[in-house]
Amino acid sequence: MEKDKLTALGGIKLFEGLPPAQLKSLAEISQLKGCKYGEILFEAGQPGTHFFAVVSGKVRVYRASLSGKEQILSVFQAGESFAEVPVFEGKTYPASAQALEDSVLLSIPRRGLVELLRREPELALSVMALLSSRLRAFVGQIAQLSLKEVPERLAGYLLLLRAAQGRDELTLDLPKGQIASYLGTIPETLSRAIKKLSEQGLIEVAGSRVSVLDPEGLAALAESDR
Amino acid sequence: MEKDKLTALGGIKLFEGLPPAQLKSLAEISQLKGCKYGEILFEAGQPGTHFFAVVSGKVRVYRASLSGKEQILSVFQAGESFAEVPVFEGKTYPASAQALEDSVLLSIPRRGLVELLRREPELALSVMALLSSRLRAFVGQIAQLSLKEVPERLAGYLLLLRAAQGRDELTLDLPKGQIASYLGTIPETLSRAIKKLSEQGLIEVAGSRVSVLDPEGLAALAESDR
DNA sequence: GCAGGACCTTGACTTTAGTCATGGAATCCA
DNA sequence: TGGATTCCATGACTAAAGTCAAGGTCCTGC
Repeated sequence: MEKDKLTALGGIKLFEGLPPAQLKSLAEISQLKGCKYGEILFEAGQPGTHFFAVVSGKVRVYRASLSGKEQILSVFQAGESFAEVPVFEGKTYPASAQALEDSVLLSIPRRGLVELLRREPELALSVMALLSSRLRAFVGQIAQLSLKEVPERLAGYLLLLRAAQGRDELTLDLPKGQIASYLGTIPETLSRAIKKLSEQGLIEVAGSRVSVLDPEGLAALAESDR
Repeated sequence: MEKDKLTALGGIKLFEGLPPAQLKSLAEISQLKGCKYGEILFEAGQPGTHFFAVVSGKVRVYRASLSGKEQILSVFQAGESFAEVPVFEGKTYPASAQALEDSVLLSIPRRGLVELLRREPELALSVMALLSSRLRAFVGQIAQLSLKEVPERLAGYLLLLRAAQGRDELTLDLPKGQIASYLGTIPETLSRAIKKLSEQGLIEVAGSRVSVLDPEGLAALAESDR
C-alpha cells in the first residue's frame, strides 16, 4: 500500500525530481482516495485541510451560483495537482471540486506539505512556478470573460485543444455542457456559437468530434474583439 | 541613495521580517524609479524582467482589448508588490501596468529575487502565501464576472471598500471610469447601476462620496444571483 | 472669470446572451 | 427491446449590457 502511494506520487508532475527520501516521507502522510463520477471532493468555503493530486481520472474545480449556474475554473487530469491555495493561506477552499469521472486521488494534509517546502527550496520554486502559471491562466480567463464574446472564447478554446492534441481533428475532452460552463456561458448559447463557427466554415462538428477547417480564421476570430 | 532603497524596501509588506543582511543585498540589486501619472510600466506580452513594489502612489494592472475596452485585474498601493508571475515562470508579463498617480516604485530584477528565495525558505513561504491570495482573489473575480450582474458586482465592491475604510461614509478610491473597468463593464453601465442602488435606497452618492445606507440590503444583493 | 478638458450622466437604440419550452439523438441497463 | 435518463439543438421571447450621441458638471490654468 505504501508502495502504491509512492508510485502514485512519482507520477505527479509537481513532485518530479524530488529526492526519494522526501517522496517517501510524503507517501507516509498522504492518502490514496478513490472517488466516483459526480462525487464532490470539497465545496467553496469549507476549511481547506488538504492538497490533492490526480492519479487517474478527471476533476473539475468550479464555482456555483445560488441559481445553479456554474463557472468552471479548471479541469485536472492524471499527474496534475490542485487546491494549493488553502495550503499556503490556511483558510477555506475558494472553489468547489467534483470528480468528472471515477478517479483516484492523492490527498496530502497541508501541514505536512508546508514542512516539506521549508526543507526543499527547489520544490518551493516549483510550487511558485505552478502558482504563477495558474495566475497567468486566470488572467487570461478574466480577460476572455470580460473582453470577448462567446464565439471568440470558443475559438480560443478550440485552438488550445488543437495545440494540445497536435492535429486538426479534435476530440472534445469534456461534454459540451461542461465546455459551456468553462467558457462562462450556458449550453444553449454554446450550441449557437458552434453553429455560427460551422456556418462560417471555420469548423465542422459531428458529436464530440470537431474538425478545424480554417485555423487562421479561428485565430483571427479569437484575437478579435468587438 | 542606498539608504533610500533600504527604507523603501522596509516599507514593502512582502519583505517584512527579512533579515537585515538579505534586505541589504536586495537593496543592492533593486532600483528606485519615479513615474508619472499615466506612464505605462510594461505591457502584456513583453518579456518579464522585473518584479515591482509600490513605494508611493498607485498602479493599475489590466488587460486591454484591441477595441479599447479594458479590464482591471488589480490596483496596487504603497507597500504592495506586483508582477510576480514572470519572476517564477521567466516568460512574459500576462497583463499591462500603468501608473494611476505620480508614483515611486522599486524594481527588482527577477534573477536576484530567485536567488534570494532559494536561500530564504520563510520568504518563499510568504511569496507562496501572496501568490495564493492573488489566486483566491482571481477566483472571486472570475465568479463575479461570470455569475453576477453589474449591480451585484457593484454592491460587492462597495462592501469591500466599506470593510477597508471601516465606516459607512465611503470615499471612492478610483475615478468611476476605473471602477467600471474593474467591475468588467463600461462607465455608462456603472452609472446606471449606481442609480439603481440609489433608487433602491441602498446607497446615497455625491460625486466620489458614497454613503452606505443599508449594508444588509447591499450584502443580500451582492450574494444574490439571477 | 472664463475657455478647455476630463469625467460623468442620460436617453434612444442595438446586440448579445440568458430563459423557457420542446423535441431529437444517444446511451444505459433492466 | 424498450423505457428512462442524459445530453444536445432549436425556436420564440426577455432581459442585460454595450453603442452612439448629446449634454452637464467640475476643475484647471490662463
